[in-house]
Amino acid sequence: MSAEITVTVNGHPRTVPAGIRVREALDAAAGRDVIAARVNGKLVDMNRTLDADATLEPVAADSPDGLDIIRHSTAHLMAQAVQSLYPGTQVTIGPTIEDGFFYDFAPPRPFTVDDLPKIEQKMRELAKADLKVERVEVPRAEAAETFARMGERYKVEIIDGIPEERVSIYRQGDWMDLCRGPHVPSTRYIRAFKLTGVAGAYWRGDERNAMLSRIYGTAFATKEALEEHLKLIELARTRDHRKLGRELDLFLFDPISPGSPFFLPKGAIIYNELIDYMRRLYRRYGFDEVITPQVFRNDLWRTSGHWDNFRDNMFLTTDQEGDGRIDASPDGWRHGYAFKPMNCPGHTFVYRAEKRSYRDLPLRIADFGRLHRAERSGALHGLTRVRTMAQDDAHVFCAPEQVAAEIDLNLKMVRDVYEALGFERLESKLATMPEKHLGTVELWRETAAALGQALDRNGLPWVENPGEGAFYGPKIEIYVPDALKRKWQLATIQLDYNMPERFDLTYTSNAGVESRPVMIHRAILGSLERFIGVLLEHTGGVLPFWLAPEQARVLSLSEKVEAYAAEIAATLKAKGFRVHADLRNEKLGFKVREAELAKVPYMIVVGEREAATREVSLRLRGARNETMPFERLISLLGDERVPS
RNA sequence: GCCGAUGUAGCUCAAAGGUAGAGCAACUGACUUGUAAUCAGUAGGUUGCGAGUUCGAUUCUCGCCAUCGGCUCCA
Repeated sequence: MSAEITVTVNGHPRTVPAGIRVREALDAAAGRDVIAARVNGKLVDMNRTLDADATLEPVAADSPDGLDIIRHSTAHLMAQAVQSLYPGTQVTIGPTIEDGFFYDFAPPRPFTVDDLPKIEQKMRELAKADLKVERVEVPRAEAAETFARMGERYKVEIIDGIPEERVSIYRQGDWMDLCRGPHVPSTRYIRAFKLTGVAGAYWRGDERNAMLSRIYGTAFATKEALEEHLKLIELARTRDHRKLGRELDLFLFDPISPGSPFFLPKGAIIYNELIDYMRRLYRRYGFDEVITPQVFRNDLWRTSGHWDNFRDNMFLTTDQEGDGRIDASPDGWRHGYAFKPMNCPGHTFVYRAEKRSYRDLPLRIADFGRLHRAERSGALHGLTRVRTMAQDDAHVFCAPEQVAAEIDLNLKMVRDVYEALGFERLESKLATMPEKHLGTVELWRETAAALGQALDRNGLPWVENPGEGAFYGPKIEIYVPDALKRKWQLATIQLDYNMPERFDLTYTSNAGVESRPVMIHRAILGSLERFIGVLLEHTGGVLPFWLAPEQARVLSLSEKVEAYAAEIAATLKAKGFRVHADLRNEKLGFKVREAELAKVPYMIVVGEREAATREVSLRLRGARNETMPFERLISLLGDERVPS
């Protein structure tokens, strides 16, 4: 090793002694807000030493890398505070997540929100103490021994899973943690943080394991950035679809049927408009709609595989495990039925309505049937996780050689719909074979590969979602975030070679050979319920004209113009618009305010001036008003009747 | 299902071991109104449900149900 090395900082080479610390190597570039460095592309601590030529870039506290380091260090600080306040608490893992971090603990008793202020206070003390954060490397066995002596069983388990022979440990004051790093140079660099919540979480995410106690928090480079983030979250809460649903009279929930929305008249309009929209697309894309039963004999579910793979999520008509045939008991005829959780098995009977040939394929069968799923109580969440729903479901029965084209067709539909509805960023995943599955491993590998190629062909970037496929086949999943950035799966395209086999579906090929069709399961909106939930959060309840439950409201200024206002409302209603007249004995300001809060797109104000000239004063939601002839208003509204 | 929290009028929230109060909404009346709240009055609650402790529970304890934040699971 030579005594001198060359470091290149921000493109400027410099000769320095070997063994120099990163901080000194950065020299002038090491400003007050620099907390780490990228050395040859890898993030390292300021206190690491350099023994060979290297390229360095400073990492500022407010850069994405810097924030990640700060949050990770804040998680450590929190763990230190927790262990000093609650002796006997073991640490487990504490990663950074989007906008923050968490740390999972195994405490003598679970934490509650009341513990958080105390922990925050301790963290502030530790930060102020300016404890140096030091990195040491030790052999793996030694680390395991150290943590075992400390009674940290979880850390030992983590160390046992690390393949490297040496592991790094970070110390700050009298506290230490196994960690890859890097971290801030000292605790004083942690100045803007907040603990945001507590939650239970299973060790390693497996419900068979112990329940740990998780504390969530967030941290930023400055107090201002933290404040701004907290304010944004507050704002996002006002877009919660559950709140909007109540405020806008769209739907309600009642313990009488948990997880099952009652769509009120206004909510039902949105629901039905979305269905109408999909029906128009179906005509364009060649789908035929069917209507199928709600309840089926268990025989169906046994054949489809739902009985073995999905029964825990199904509502059964009785607790008898019968097959739907009459048994000896007085109510025997009712036994052995279940509500459908999916449409697919029923659709095989539509396929089998006729002897099929290659000329019938692809056969595209759509169904808005209501589904029921016995979701676990803790999983329910407004409209986005319900026990009864309708999907814009369809099953494509096609020949194997038609699969690629059919997937492309449906991906194109996905792009059409989400573009029309204003969703710009879609995230795609490819879900592969789950533990509970039908069919062979090779078949799963092939079909998953086909879906991956389809995503590539259609220019949709994707990541794998291992083990998350449906039990009958791999899935393309399209995710859209809600107001709080929680991601929900909406569209899905699933490839299925198993269901046709189980129901022995066939078609006659053009060579006259009995052949097996392939089934593609797909939904574009996903479920109407979840889609409406996410749509409300995206728009804050400000829906496009064609979806707005109330499209226009006529506001009369006084009793003198009641007749004219009523006439306008009646004319627009006759033309098919959803219009109401507000003829109440109230001031205009009051009526405008109510219409604004109800998020009515068009407010049509009429007073004596307008009545005299057969005009209207149009106020667009949240915008200025303009006076125009009534006739012009009619054509204006007509232009917005359907989505572009 | 699991961990933690919450549950008071239609909605948003107060109060309190001696059977509850406000604002908005609803209803009635006055005001006849020009682009985000006119005024006055009336009515509305077995304090989620069920037990227990207590002279007395809506308040304390336990169980159940639901909801909220997560975990698990999923469209």
